[in-house]
Amino acid sequence: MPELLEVETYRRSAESVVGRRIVAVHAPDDWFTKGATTPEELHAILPGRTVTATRRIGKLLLVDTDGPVLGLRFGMTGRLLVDGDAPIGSLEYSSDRDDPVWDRFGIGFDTGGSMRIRDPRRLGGVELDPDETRLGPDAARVTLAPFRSLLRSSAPVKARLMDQARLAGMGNLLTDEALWRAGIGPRRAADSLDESELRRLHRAMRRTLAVLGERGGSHTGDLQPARVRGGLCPRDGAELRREQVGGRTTYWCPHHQR
DNA sequence: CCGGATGTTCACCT
DNA sequence: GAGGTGAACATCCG
Repeated sequence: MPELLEVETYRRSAESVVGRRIVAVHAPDDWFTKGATTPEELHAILPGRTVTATRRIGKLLLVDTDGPVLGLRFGMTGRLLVDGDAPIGSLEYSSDRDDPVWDRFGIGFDTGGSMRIRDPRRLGGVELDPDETRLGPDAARVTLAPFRSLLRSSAPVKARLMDQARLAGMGNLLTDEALWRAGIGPRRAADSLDESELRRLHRAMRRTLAVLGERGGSHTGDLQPARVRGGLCPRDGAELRREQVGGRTTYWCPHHQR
């Protein structure tokens, strides 16, 4: 479930642990703490550290401490639980089941309470001091000029929008919704957009993030109910196309998306 | 039983 | 170098 909007919800929830001292680490899964970090390192480094701030770049949640930065990723099915509560309880894409054995990582605090990631599919992960420079500008904050430059590519515009190294935060649902609102076909070469289309797409993307954020998440788009085989465009009633674009299943309207 | 699902990474092609 | 594809990760659902 997590795209930019969900991770921002997690970040807000995580704000309540700022100022707390870490006293316990739960890291039972060395796959989940892959990459630069081992469970041993987490146990050795985190206890005694105090959380100083929370940040977010795209889909990456950053928990700053007076020691290392904790980078949390949620994959498709990860949720953040703070003091036992999930900010997003019932997920569109998750099942009714909910099992503590899916707690892949957690930290406990001096004040009591905890913060943990529950992720059935283990597609998320934890990293110490993640390389923040590997991410492009955050999609919710990017201005027109950098947006224009990141679209200088012959790749399909959808692929470019979802390339986290170029633009951080746009997932499959948000991207389809933004392109649908902008009336731009996902397969268009990014550098084939003229200036007015570029501005339209930038505005539609920002608006998508604002509106869907207000509604409660990436799955609340106008296009969402029509994302089924044979679904009809909510704007003009044309039958939607369903094809792979940029490696992901893409729904789009052949009538008004050009 | 099979395919696919809000994500990322990597090996391997073209 | 740039893009694209398929696999892998693990679980649930239609």
